Amino acid sequence: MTEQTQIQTQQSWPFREAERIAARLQAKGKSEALFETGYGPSGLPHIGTFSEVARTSWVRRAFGELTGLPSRLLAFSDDMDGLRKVPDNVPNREMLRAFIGRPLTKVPDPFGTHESFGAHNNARLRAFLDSFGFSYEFASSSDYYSSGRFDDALLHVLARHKEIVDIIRPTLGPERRATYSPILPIHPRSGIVMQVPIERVDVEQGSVTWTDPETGTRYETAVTGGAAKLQWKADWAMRWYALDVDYEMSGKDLIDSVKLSSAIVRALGAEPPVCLTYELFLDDQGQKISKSKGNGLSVEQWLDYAPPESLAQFMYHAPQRAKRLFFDVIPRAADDYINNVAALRDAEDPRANPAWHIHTDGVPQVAGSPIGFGMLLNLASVINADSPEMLWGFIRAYIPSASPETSPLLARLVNYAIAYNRDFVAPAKRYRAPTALEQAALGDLATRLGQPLGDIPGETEAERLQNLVYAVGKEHKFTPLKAWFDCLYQVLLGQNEGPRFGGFIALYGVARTIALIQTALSRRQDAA
RNA sequence: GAGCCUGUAGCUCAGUGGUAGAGCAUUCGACUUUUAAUCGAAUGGCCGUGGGUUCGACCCCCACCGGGCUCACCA
Repeated sequence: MTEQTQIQTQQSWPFREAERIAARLQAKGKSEALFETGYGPSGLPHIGTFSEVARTSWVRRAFGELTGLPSRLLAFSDDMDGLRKVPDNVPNREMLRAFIGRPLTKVPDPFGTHESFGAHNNARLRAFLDSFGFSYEFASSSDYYSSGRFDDALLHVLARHKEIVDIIRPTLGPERRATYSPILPIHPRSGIVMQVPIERVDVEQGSVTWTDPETGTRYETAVTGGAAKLQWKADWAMRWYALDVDYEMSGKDLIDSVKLSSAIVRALGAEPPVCLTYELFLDDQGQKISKSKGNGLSVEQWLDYAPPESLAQFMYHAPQRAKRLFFDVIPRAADDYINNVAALRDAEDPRANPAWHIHTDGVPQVAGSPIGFGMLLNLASVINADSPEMLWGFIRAYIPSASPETSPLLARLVNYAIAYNRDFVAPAKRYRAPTALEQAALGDLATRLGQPLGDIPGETEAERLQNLVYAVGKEHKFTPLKAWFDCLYQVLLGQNEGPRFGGFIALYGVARTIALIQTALSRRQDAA
């Protein structure tokens, strides 16, 4: 290892992880690494899905840089798991009820668009991953089981059945302890994934014997070819063993599962993969984010208000520390990213910079923005921007060279800032009702805005409008004159401070400004 | 019961074995026809407590105190 890679190792966690994987491969004599990410049957992709694949991709890329060895990323869907309950957020729930307990790939698609519910969820997962451009290979548990790819491993599990039961049994409650087996036969008639006591294990035949509790019928079921599947922790372990997985990360809620599955893999005679446990995301109250509670922030919500790079930036930083994930963290994440991209240009060690990792395929030539996102949000709020043109008008006044062509990221940020302002800042504004004096002055201003500027001095339209505003304030004898501007901001824009008003009118439009005044005046009448 | 995270400026948080950092907030100043974004500066910290390792600890180790989460059914 070179001196430089040691620096990287210290400074960026993906390289630290890559180093652990490199050590594992060396010990095993492997020349290709397999990364895995897993997806539960409950299904729809969420922010945790993004974080897991993004982080795994970063480690994978670091591994390639570090060792020069090839690797694969397997996105593995547990689509053979039984349907446990009917989800709340799907149509045809009545229909689904009849299929509870069957593997998801044997349940009809309630949306009617795919050949099974499992296939539907898989398609959504892939579309989600593809939308971010992740590089991965998709794997279906049902396919792997039924095609026989797991057969050798399943027979091996059967041969070690007792050891595996002994590992898991102490962790179970008294009820499950009595009847536990890692083998779940699929009922030959109903197709249901059976959780039943296993009466006999026949290693020679590769089968298990069990009794249907409903009918009392005894069945002997092969463990291979998709006639049976494994219970969760044994399933994970078997998959690691069968595919020789080198790396997988998971949330801290799965710490016990990782320990148990690792013990099972060792019982099977192999070494578990390198594992990383990451901390969970919390909402603004410090509660765990869960889809069922609907707290926290969704990927879609984040992407409404900031670019994907900012989400990646948030996910990059310190995976093993608990972080709060709610709207307020978005601007900072965006600015962190912008700063990192800027710092990348003359970084001594670019690999220590999150932006280097975030852009897995290389940092674009035109990355970065001359204006930070926080400042942009502030500006959008101050001028009450409701269109990109308005915001660009103010930006150009200070950075004449700025344009969507030269700074594509800024162009995107402008749109995000408008959305953020519209949804979070604007609704919180409090518009004060005008006093009688202000009412008269505002009415006068509206009238005179409707007439040609004529004798009003000034070289540009913005200056003439500014002078008009100034003149109206003086004529109505506001003292100090600042009170007139306070009135404009508080009554028209719902804030205590604002932009130079002439420039505002010029960009916002004279007609729209008149309408703004009339709205404010009518609000006065409503209140009275 | 087991495990994990966390305690740094008023707030939200970065941080590295070698003189404490950012953003926001506050105060002052510049620009401005007495109004904004902006720009400059200042104020502000026994880095939870007590031990230990070290020439040197916010950082590493131990204990304690405080805050919080997760798992103990299924996956």
